[in-house]
Amino acid sequence: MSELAEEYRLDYFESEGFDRKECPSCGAFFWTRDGDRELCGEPPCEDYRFIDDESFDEQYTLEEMREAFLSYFEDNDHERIEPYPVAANRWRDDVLLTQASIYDFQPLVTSGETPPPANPLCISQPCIRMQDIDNVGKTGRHTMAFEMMAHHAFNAREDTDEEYAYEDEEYWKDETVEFCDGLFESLGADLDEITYIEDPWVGGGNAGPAIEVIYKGAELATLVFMCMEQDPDGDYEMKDGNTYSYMDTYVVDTGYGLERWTWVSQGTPTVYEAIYPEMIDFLKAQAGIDHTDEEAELIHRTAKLAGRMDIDEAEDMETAREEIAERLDVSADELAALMEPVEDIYAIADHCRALAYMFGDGIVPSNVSTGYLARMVLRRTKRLVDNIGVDAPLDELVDMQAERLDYENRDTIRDIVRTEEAKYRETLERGTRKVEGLAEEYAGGDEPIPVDQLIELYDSHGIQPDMVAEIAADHGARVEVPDDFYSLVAARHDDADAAEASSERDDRLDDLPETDQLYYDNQDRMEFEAVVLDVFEAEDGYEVVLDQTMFYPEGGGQPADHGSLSSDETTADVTDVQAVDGVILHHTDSDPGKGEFVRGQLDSERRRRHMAHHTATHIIGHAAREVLGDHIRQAGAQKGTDSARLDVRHYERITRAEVREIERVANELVRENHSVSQEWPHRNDAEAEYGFDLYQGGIPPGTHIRLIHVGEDTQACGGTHVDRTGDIGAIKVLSTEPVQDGVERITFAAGEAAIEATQRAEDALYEAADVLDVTPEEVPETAERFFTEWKERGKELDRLKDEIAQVRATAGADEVDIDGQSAVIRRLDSDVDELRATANALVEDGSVAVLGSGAGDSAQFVVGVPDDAGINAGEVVSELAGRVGGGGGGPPDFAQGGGPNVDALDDALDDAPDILRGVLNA
RNA sequence: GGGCUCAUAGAUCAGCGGUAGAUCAUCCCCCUGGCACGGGGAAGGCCGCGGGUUCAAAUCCCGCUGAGUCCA
Repeated sequence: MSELAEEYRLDYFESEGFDRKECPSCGAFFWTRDGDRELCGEPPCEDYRFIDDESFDEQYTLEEMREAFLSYFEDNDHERIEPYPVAANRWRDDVLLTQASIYDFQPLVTSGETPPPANPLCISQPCIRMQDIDNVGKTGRHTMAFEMMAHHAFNAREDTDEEYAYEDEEYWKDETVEFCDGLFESLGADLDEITYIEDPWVGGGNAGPAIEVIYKGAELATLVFMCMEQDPDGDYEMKDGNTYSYMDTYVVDTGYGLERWTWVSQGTPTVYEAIYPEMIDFLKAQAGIDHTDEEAELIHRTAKLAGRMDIDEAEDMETAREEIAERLDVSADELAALMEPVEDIYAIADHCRALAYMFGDGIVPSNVSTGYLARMVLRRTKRLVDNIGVDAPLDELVDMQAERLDYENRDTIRDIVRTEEAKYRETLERGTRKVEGLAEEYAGGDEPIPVDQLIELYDSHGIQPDMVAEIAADHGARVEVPDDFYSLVAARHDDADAAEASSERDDRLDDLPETDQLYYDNQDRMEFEAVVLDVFEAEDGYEVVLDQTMFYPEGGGQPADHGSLSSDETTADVTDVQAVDGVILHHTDSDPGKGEFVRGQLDSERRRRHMAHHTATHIIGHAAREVLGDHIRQAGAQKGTDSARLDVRHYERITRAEVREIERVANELVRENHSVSQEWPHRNDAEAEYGFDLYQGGIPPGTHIRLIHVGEDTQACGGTHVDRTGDIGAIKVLSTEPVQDGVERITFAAGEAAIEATQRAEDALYEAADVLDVTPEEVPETAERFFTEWKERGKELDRLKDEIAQVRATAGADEVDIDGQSAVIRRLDSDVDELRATANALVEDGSVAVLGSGAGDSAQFVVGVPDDAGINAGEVVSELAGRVGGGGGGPPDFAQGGGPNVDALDDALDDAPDILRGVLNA
C-alpha cells in the first residue's frame, strides 16, 4: 500500500459519499460513488464503454471542447492564459519540446523564484510527445501532437521563513477534485461512471500524490499534487526508488487531454476521427480508400477492442493484432491489410498537426535540436504519405492543420515544408543511386548486402533499411535486416558524452554585496567614483570589487569594458570585467588598495562602439524578421568594436537581394532616429504584452526584467545601448554565411566601424583596379576576361609542349640499337609533362624512350616502351632512379621516377643502354 | 554538442600512389523526306582550399571549408 494513502483521504470524497476500493484485477486503490463497482475502470481491467455511446449531453468538436473547459474554469475564478510555444527550449535548456502544461512554469515558477502569470490559472497547452510516435494511428488513442488542458494553482506554506514569488494557499486537493467533478457535471456526464485512481507521481526531481481520472474506460485527466522534492534524507520512498520530503511550495498540476474529452463526447471508434474528421475524409479520398460495409464494420469493431492494446514494442503489436483478429474471427493478415492504410492516415493527420505546431512556433528544420525533431517528423510523414499514395503535396496537408489552428504565418510554414521536402527528395535520390550501385554489386550472388553497409547507409546517408531492401530487390540483390539493427547503429555512437562544465561557486565573494550597476542609470557616462571593497590576487593581476561601477561586465554577447581605476597614488588598468552572482570583478594590472577611493575612467571609444553594435544588433534582427519572416529568431550574437554578428534561424541561404533589403530596412530605422529606451517591468506584464519573442538571447531570472525598446522592436536585454538609433550613423552588412544547418550568420558593422569596413572593401577594389590598370567599375569584366585568357593560354601552352615533343622525337639522330630494338636516350631539361609527351611521341614511332631531366631541384626520368619490345619500363626507371638517389616505377609500358642527385643524371643516362640490355636479357 | 560519409567535366559518378576517365547533357558531322533512334567526332577539369609524406599525390596523412546524415 502506498505510503501516501493518507494523502488521498479527502474531505470531499467523504462528504460526497465516495468509497475507497481495491481493484481485484490490477490491485490499484480507487475512489468511486458507485457502491457496487468492483473494477478500477481503466483498461486493460475494463474495455472502453464510451464508443457508440453519448457520454456527455452533446458532442463537441476540438474547438468547442477547449472553450468549454477554459470557460468552466474561468467561471470558477481561474484566469485564462495564452498557450506557450511547443519549443520549450525557448525558455528552458533541459528539454526540447513542451510535453505538458506544467513545462510552461518550470523551473522558475515551480521553484518559487518567479511569480506565475496568474494564480490560479487555466490553459490549453499544445504539446508534442515524440516518444509516442510509434503508437500513433495504431492504438486509436495515441497522438504525438495534443493539447493538454489544465488548471494550476501555486501555493506556498504560510509557516516558511523563505521568500517565494507567491504566498499562501490558493487551493489544494479537495478543490481540485471538486473542480474535476464539476466539469464532468457541467458536461452532463454520469458521475457514477467516474473513478479516481490513486497513483503517486514522480518526475524531474519532484513527486507527490496524484489521481488518475477514469470515465467509461478512458483516462481523461491526471490530477497531480506536486509537493515533494528528492531528498536523500526524505521520509517517503516513491516508485522510482528514491526518497522524497515535503517542500515549502506545493503546486496543483492537472492535465486534461483535450483530444480524449472530445473523443469521449463523440464516441467515435478512434480519437482521430473525433478530432480531425475532415482531414481523415480528405486523406481517404486522396488515397482512394473506400471500404465495403462489412469492412467498415470490422474496422469499427477492431477500434473498440484497441483499448486493450498497450503497445511499447513492435512484437507486442503483432501479438495484440493476432489477439484482436482471433476475437473478431478473421485472419491476422487480413486484419493487417485492412487496418494498416487506415492507421497510416490517422498518423499522417496527427503528424501534420505536430508539424504545424512546430513550424508555427518558428522551429526551423536542421540537423540539431528541435529542428532535427521537426525534420524527423516531416520525413516520417512524407514516407507515410508516399506509402499510401496520397497525391496532395505535404505543404498543403500541413497547411490544413495550420489553418485550423488559425496561424498567421501559414505562407512561411508552407515555404518551410516545401524547402524541407525538396531536401528530403534529394537525400532520397542520392540514397537510391547509392543503393542501386551497391545492389548491382551483390545482384545474383549468394551473399546479401552486408549489415555494415546497411548501417552505413542509414547512419551516414539517412536511408532506412526497408528502403534499401525495396530498391535492392528491384536489382536482384538480397538484404537481411538484423532485429537489433538500431542498437547496432547506436553502438557506432558509443563515445561517452563530454563531461558537463562544473560551476564552482567562488566563496570569497559570499560576504560581498552585489555591485551597484551604474551603467544602467546613464549609459553615456564614462567616469565614476567608487570605493574598493576588496582586492583578490589573480593569476596575472588582480580582481577588484567596487561598491558601484560603470564598467560593463562581459555578457549577452557584449564584451567587457576596458579603462582604468585611479586613486591618488596609483592608476590600475582594467583589462577585463566579469560578473559573478551579481558581484562585478574588475581585472587589473595593479592593486588599487582595499578601502581606497578610486575614480573609474572607461575606454570611451571602445564602449561607444560596443553600444552602437549592440543597438545595431537589435535593428538587424528586426530588419531580418521583416525581410525573411516572423520565424527569424536569434541563435546567438557577439558584439565587438569593429563588427558584430547575429546568428538567426532560417531555412535557406540568405540571398544577396535579401541582404540588401535587410541593410536598407536597418538604415531606414537608423535614419528615422527612433529613441532607444529601457524599462524594468514585471515579467508577467512584459510577457503578456510582447510574448516570448522578448527572449531572443535567453531567459533572465527574476520578477522584473529589463526591456530595451528600439522603435517597434522590444527585447529583454542587459546590454548597453545608444540613446537614439540615429547615433549609430550607419549599418553595413559585411557578410552572411551558414554556420550550421538552419542557422545563418549575419556579420555587420555599425557607425565608424561601418565606414571603416566600407573603406577596406573599397581599398581592395582600388588595389585590384590598379593591378589590372582599369577603373574600379571595369574590374569585374576585366577580371573575367583575364581569367578566360589565362585558361586559354594554359591550353595553348599544352598544345605547344605537345608540338615540341613531336618535333624533338622526329629530330633525333641519337638512336641507339639495343639488340635490334631502336631506343632513344636523351637529356631534356624540362618538366615531367614535356618528358611524358616526348616519350609518347617516340614510342609511337616505335622506339624505346629513355628521357632524363635535371630541371627543378631533382633528376627526373620517363621511360616509354612500345608494346612488343619486351622491356619492362618500370624496371628500367627503378634502376636509373637508384643512381640518382631516388626511386620510381609504373606500368611495364610507361614508367617514371627520379631522385635528388642531379649531378649523377648524365652518368645514369650514359649507363642507360647497358641497363636496357640487362633488362631485355633478364 | 558528438559520431560517420562525401567533395573529380554542366549533371551523375568511376579511378584510390605512376599519362585524369565513363554516362547523360552541349556543339559539329553522318544516316533519314522529317522525327525518334543509331553511327562518328569535338568542346568542356586550380581532381574544394591549405599544409605534410614521396622520385612522384586526384589517390596516403593532418588541418580548414562546404555538403549530407545519424544521435543527444
